[in-house]
Amino acid sequence: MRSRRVDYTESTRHALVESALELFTKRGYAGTSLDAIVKRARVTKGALYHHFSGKQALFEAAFDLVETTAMDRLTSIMDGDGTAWERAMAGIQAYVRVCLEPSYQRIVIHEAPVVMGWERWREAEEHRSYGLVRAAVEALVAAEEIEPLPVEVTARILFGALHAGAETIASATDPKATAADVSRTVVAVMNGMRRGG
Amino acid sequence: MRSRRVDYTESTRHALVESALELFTKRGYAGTSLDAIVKRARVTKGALYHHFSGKQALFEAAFDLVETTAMDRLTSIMDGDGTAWERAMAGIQAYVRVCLEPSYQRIVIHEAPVVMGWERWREAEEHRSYGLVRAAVEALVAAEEIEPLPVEVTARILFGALHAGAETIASATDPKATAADVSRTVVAVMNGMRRGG
DNA sequence: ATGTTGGACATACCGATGGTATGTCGAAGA
DNA sequence: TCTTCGACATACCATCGGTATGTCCAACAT
Repeated sequence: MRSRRVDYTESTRHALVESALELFTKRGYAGTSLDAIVKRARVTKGALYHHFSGKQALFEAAFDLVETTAMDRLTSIMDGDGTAWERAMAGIQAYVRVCLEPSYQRIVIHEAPVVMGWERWREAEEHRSYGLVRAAVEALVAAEEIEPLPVEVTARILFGALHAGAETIASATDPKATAADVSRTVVAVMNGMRRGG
Repeated sequence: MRSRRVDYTESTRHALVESALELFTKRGYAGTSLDAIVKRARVTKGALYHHFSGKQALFEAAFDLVETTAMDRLTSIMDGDGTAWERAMAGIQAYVRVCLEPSYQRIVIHEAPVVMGWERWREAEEHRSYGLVRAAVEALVAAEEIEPLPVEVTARILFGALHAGAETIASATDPKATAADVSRTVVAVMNGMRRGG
């Protein structure tokens, strides 16, 4: 009952998500029509509505793809060895790089809260990128590397700070130099929270 | 050549912006139709397109209104007396309160970067709320209250951190307690940047 | 072998919405 | 009094998200 020769179903679905991902990144959610998406994916709206319940669902699929890709990269970096502090620093560096990618920036940071609604975005992020940041903060507190600040709030604030830093880098005339500044500043902030500093 | 008895023109324009402001705050930009806006303002689309070039322009008018209102409140608070540090702290408290207002949060923080585009939003903010944060950071550096970090980047990061903090408060089950946590954490961050700390 | 079912699409169509083109009315100037 | 013009109102159009329907074909059942 499943599949003919090959699994056309999966490739069609993948083509749609890929197409949506690219167009949403370039033109944004509102600026991208379903016709444009299906045209790029070389299918029709019938296929789209067969696989997804609508434009939002397709957006969330693209969102999931970007997040999953980012997650994989981040976990592999943060699971390395070293102290909690060292891994947190490595994680920050890595996360800022993730934030610099156009797809992540536009889809995950900017559009998702608007398209999905902030609450839903927050829930999704709870187990994704934000989850990693939070875990890092928890590890730092547990290791008594930083002052015992409220974890949830500290993680949220750090999360927001990293986004802002990445955006600043992305739109800077001298990204290299700005990236160095962001790095310095974030480290300074973290150092400020450090114990006995 | 201008106005009949009274200035109907101005009241019509104001009604449209007010209506747009309220509806954009409640339903968001995409979720608000022009028909709904003009209906609430008791005018027609003809009036809307006479005063504004389109939906985006109307949004920006609403954006300006929210920003101007917020600016006035903030400047009056931050222009008080005290040291640069004291005024910065007062400004932070005040700005977090501003961020908690639904209109500011939804229109200025969430939707504007998407609707206007991030670059345009940044430019607009340059002389508005962000300008105040930046000025505060500059004052702190000038007064040698904090470490000589790059002003632009530090201000951006602080700006992002404040937004994240405000959002956390707004969606918290216990806003009062969370607000206190945010306050503590932001102050901790600022203290971390402080000289000789 | 043949009829039947159901998944994987394609095509045609509909309603809502942003935007435009045109019409109207009344006040101010010539 | 005639014309002009600003401040709208009305009618209309094109695009777009979503739906309803049709088609094709493989996997069963008989």
